[in-house]
Amino acid sequence: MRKRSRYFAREELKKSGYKVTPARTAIIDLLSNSKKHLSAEDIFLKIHNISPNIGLTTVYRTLEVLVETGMVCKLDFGDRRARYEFSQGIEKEKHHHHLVCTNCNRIIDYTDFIEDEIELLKKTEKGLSKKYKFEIKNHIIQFYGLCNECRKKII
Amino acid sequence: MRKRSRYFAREELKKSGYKVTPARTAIIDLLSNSKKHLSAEDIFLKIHNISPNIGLTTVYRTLEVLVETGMVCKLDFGDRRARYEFSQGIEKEKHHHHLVCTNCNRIIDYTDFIEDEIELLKKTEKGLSKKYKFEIKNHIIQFYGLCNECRKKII
DNA sequence: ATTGTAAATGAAAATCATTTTCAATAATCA
DNA sequence: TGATTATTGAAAATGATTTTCATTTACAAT
Repeated sequence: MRKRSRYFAREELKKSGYKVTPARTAIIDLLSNSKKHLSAEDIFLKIHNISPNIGLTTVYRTLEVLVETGMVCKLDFGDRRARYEFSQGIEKEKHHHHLVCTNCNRIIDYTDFIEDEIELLKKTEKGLSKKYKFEIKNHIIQFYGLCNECRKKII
Repeated sequence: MRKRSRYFAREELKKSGYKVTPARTAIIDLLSNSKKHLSAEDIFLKIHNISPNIGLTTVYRTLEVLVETGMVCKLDFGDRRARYEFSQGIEKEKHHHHLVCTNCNRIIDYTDFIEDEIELLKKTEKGLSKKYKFEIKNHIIQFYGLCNECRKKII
């Protein structure tokens, strides 16, 4: 499983003219095994335990490359720190959207209602591409509000 | 028209226990007359022409307050600089979503397909609130990709 | 109107995620 | 096995946003 995504990633990098390096492999491995939305620093720290010679700068640069090839999604939850996760469809990742608590910054992934959402999105995407001659590559749907705990606390 | 939104804003501020100050009034006036998604600095500069004594810090603080009361939406288009716009429904603002060009950062507002989107969103929101006991206050839908010009340029 | 008090403000400094610079190193291809 | 070019790490720079702190102001109570 890990090997498969690693192989996939190698090919994907080469296809885009990038070199396959230890840093890139390590970050791909980490992300492909992680369920969460990790920040660049999260990734740096985890990698650091295994390969202390990979710097934070390289993590940023690698993430940029991975986003560019479409292997990784860059997410923004409103705190000013980007999060990264493996794109849907690379493994058997389920497509999901996010609920973001504006108080505690907790993120809930949901897959409920996704089918309807996807269907609508496809339709919308098609219409928009045509009307605005826009080549749509990605979308974001996020709901912001208060999670159960924070709702109680704040009252 | 301007007076109406100013009056509305006064009440809204008081209701939340905030004081009505010149800086707040000025920023509300500006945003309520502006169609665009302005950054804090954009707002600061425009206001500065009229009231040179209002500082950038105050602009940031005021925007925070306005977002908190729900009068203003804070938007994130992926460059690392927040944009602000008057919330739908305060005036006769049309609800819209955004197309973001990842190359030139151009933003296109679209209202097409909005009815269907809104309907689906309402349904989804209801379902999610119930399942996750989440109090949803806001949502974001954005499509990322290449605008017509950039599509041609990059090839 | 006047005043007391907490909230709001401006300027300057601090923060902190992300980028840039630059010299050194490593991945690929002939 | 080199040659060539991309990649890298460390340190410095950047730049939007926040914090600090002393001063001013809005407004409720007098």
